[in-house]
Amino acid sequence: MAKQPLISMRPDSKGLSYDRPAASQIFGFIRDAIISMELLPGQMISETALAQQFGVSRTPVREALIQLSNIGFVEVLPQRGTYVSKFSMEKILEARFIREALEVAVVSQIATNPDESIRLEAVDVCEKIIADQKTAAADDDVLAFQNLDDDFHHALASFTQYPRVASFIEAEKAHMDRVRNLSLHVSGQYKRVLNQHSAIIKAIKAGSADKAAAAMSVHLKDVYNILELIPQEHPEYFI
Amino acid sequence: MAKQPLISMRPDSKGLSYDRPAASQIFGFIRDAIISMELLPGQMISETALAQQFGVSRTPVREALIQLSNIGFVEVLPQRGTYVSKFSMEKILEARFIREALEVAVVSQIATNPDESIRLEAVDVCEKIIADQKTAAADDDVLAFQNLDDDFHHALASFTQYPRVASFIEAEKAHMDRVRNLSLHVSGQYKRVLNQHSAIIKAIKAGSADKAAAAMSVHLKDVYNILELIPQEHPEYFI
DNA sequence: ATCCTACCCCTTGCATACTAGTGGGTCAAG
DNA sequence: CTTGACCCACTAGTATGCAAGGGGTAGGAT
Repeated sequence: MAKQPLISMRPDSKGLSYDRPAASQIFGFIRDAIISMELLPGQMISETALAQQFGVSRTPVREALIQLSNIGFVEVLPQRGTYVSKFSMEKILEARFIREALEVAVVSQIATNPDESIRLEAVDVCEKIIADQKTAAADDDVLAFQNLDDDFHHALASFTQYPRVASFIEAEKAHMDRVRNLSLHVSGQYKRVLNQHSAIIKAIKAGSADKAAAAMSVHLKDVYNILELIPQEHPEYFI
Repeated sequence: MAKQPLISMRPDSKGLSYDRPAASQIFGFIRDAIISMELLPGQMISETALAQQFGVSRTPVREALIQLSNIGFVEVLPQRGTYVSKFSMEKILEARFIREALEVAVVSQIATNPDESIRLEAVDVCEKIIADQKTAAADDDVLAFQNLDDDFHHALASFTQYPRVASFIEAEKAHMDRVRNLSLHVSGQYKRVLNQHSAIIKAIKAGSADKAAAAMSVHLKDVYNILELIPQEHPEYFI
């Protein structure tokens, strides 16, 4: 029997481009497929099958899978197979802890940055994003709202001038997005998220690291609280 | 001319063991060699040379190098070579930022842990470590003192019950250790470090997250301040 | 003497082949 | 029917060979 393809290629991306390492492109494809739940937790993904599908050899696929296992998206069991990681409440809380630690430090640093122009620019950029989010909320456009949420947190991190901080935050956020993509009861949260984002920016504008940190902490705890129900809804994806 | 071996094998480790993947062992060897400055910043390390030295093919070496590039220890330039990463003040400050964010969150969490027994156990373990550090300081044993410093920070992180937090902190610490191993004017810092460690534990014992966080912040800033001079002492290892 | 060009060597990226170990399915014996 | 052993298909781990591109060097032209 002909096996189903593991990852559905979008028509605009007919395979891999030639000007970039194949391994890195494959890494991105698989990562996105895992975040979007196209590849389900617990599902086996064999190097051979992926290699055939991408039209490459096992080598670049294997290198991509190694990197995915580093960020906790897959688990490689020697001589047995490679599997998409399942969820667990512990790992979710761990990701929240790391993300909160980093994002709290980010807003604290921005709020107390001696170079006032950076603080003002950060406020400016983020207020624009919040305005766009209001529009998206009014249109009930969940996808746009979430993309702008990404932009908001990424913009803040980028103003620390520490690129790895931004990428760490995004990595932890990706774990959450994966869980969140299980159920889309995200709408109805618009107003709370908007108020929390505004509170963060207000504190930064006032130059108060403590208030900004507290506001970020409240925001993240609230966002993750929504995930509490999901293990019961989808026990098959949890350990 | 016969080339010098890139990594000196310790006599007790006559090569690789057979019961573990070669790639992971090689990763450890190279990482340790980089931290201990056996492999110098800017030095080229070719896949072929390492493969010959370990008595394996390029494949596991290559996989190890990919992982090392993920944690920022080497830089792979396609068709040009793989090089041990040089230092830069920005990267050092970035590592400090990440580490401080995480460790501040760690002590805050422990200090406010509703399960008081965990807090008390953490205090207990860390006080023992501090006592050992006093002995090491009295003996002027730099190496023992630094190992106990590792233990101290690792012990704290482990009491969060989030294993990835501990490994992240260790990874960022490794970047600092690499710089610190350039010059050993660490002795003479004993008393300050001991006082700072004690202050952290005291705050945790008192259940004050704010004070514990502040004490950790002070400690880390102080430790990294020692590194300020090193770029002038060894400009060849900096970008 | 200087600049330009062609070539060659060395690098990493990728493809292919082989090894070893795991799990399941089948078949035979009790 | 149950249970055990064996075999086979499939897995990841490793070895090896080939492709493609960058950089230094030598040699010729100016």
